[in-house]
Amino acid sequence: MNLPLPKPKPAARRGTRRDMTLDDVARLAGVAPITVSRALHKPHLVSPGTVEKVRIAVDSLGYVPNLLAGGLASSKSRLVMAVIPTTINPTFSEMVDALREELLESGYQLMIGLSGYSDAREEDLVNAIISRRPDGIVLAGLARSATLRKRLANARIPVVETWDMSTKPVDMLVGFSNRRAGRAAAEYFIAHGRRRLALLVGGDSRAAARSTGFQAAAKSAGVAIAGVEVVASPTTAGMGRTGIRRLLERDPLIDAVFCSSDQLALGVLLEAAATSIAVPERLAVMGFGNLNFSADTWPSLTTVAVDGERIGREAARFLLERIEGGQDGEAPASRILDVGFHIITRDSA
Amino acid sequence: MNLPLPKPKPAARRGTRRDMTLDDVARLAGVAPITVSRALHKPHLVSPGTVEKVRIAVDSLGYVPNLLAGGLASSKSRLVMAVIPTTINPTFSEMVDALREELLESGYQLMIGLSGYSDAREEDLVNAIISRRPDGIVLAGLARSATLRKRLANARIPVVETWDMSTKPVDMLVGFSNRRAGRAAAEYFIAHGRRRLALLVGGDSRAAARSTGFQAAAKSAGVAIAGVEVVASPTTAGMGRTGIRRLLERDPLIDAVFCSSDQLALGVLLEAAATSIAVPERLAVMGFGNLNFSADTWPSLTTVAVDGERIGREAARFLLERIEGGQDGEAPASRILDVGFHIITRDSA
DNA sequence: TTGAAAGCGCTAACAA
DNA sequence: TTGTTAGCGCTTTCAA
Repeated sequence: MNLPLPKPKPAARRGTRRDMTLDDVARLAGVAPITVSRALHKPHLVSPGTVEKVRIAVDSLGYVPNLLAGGLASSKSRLVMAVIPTTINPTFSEMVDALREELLESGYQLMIGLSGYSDAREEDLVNAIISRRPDGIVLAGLARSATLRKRLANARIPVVETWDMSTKPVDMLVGFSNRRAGRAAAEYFIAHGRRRLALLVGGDSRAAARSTGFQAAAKSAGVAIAGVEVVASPTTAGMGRTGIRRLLERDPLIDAVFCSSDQLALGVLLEAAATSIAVPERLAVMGFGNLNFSADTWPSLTTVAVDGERIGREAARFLLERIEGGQDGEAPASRILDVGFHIITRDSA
Repeated sequence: MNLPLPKPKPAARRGTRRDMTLDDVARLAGVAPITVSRALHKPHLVSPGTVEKVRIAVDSLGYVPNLLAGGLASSKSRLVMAVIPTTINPTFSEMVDALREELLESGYQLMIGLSGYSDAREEDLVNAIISRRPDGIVLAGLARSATLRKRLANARIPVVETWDMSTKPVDMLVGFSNRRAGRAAAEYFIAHGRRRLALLVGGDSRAAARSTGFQAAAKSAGVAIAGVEVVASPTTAGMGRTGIRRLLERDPLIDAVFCSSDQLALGVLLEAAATSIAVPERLAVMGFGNLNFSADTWPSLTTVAVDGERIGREAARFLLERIEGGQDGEAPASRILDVGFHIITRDSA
């Protein structure tokens, strides 16, 4: 009788060896595949002896589970994807690290996609991400284009937008108001007697919101803006140096400058040091972000601080609640959390 | 007759709607599922009319492919994973950006996992990565632990290690010799007449290699090392400030310091500015990495530059060659590329 | 506590 | 150019 045998193994050409599967482990352990699955993921449902047998088989075969198959079968990936513009900008680092930490504790893996400050790229990236069916998505910033918002909503994957404020997030939101942060910066300068204010801002939308808020506050206080310089994102110290130079060329009497990032502010401080402009006496400088060098510049940098770590933690919590609680059919509440910001007063302003 | 009907749709409770599948698209377009698959991925094999019908069906249903299923069926994920310690360290940014760029052109997605400078974490992360069966893996640095190396080798996924040199990479390697870079730094100082050298280095293995090379070169030139200060990774400007302070306390006559990162070097420059130490007259400062602020510090920073972009591009190429050429059984050659480094002379040394 | 059967959504291989 | 069939490796559901 000619039973349909499993294909004879082809001569084990290097690189052609098949991956070990759950079935291989099951065969070696003398149990059914499903039992191996249980022993691996729900050991409390399996007798200790069987768990041990499975463990030994797994080790001896060097079995590595295939999460594509697992994810497909269970429609759970234990994966959360974060989208940030680029790693050259450390702005989101603390958020991302906290996110990873918090998710890991609950058994979720974090992976990162880079959108590169391009809306088109971001859309393609999010598409690719949705295609891999993560259990959650965290966006650095807001989803701005309508198509992106729609795609995210349709995917019915929990989404947390961050680092900004909006009354209509796609799903959930943990952030702060960039506009109010800008306003606070202007008010701070004005309260400290500055009257010729300048702006040095990056080209992204969050920086633009800070700029808008700053200008609005100045206007409503009757203080004119002496200059606005917009540079590309991601910002660098070099842009800060040339930016402040341009601003001072146009109006040498500027007495305060708000930078949309600490990198820009660092550049301003360096330019001031190089050209002997007294900071803060002649020029007050405020940055944004409180990066890891900002307390150590010379003079130390006054800046707007945001608790990125908290944003990451809370984003993880929002996500986990939604994921784990998601089985019942209740319409999930749209969640918004404003973590605020505060100005750290140091020597530069 | 009671044909087994597809389950009646449950009342469409919010959040319970099923994702659209290839079958839905096929039904709407009036073709077989495989034809939809072809229209989407290999349109040249399908008549233009059919492609168009499929496109319309896809759009009208808002179909998003499930890459878990696709990957499982084809054992191709079109995904490359990069592993870096943390995004707070911009060292690898250019490499990662170039990698992404280059892979995208060939239709591969790049995603990033964070290992957080912990060997245990890195192992867990790589495990999780292997479980998702990417087509390639890029490591920032070398795989150091034996278990990690073995796991990577067993997975038979193309791997590129980077940013360091070794004669025995797990698979492929694009990098440079950190030890030689350290040596070059010492030789540069000595050639410029410096005789009391100090080291300010981060706690990771690559920084350690640079430190070793530096000390070896000094020794063989008969120049003593006046001090070594080791700080934690990732390094900050603040660590640079306190580090140089400690070094100078121990030996006030140090005339040159090599920092294992530009962040540390920035801190040294800031401390020098704050305490009126003349750079480079009294103290020469050299960094490592040529970060985006290094040309704009005051004074501008002499540093060891590595072409991270090239590392990224070449790593992508290695990977793509291995992936696309991987079908035939030839034993693939282990590839090693040394992209070198060079010292950029600026004002600080 | 364990197992058998039936898919998850897609594509490779073969057939028409 | 299009379709049929048979899985990919795992987990769900139901049964024992």
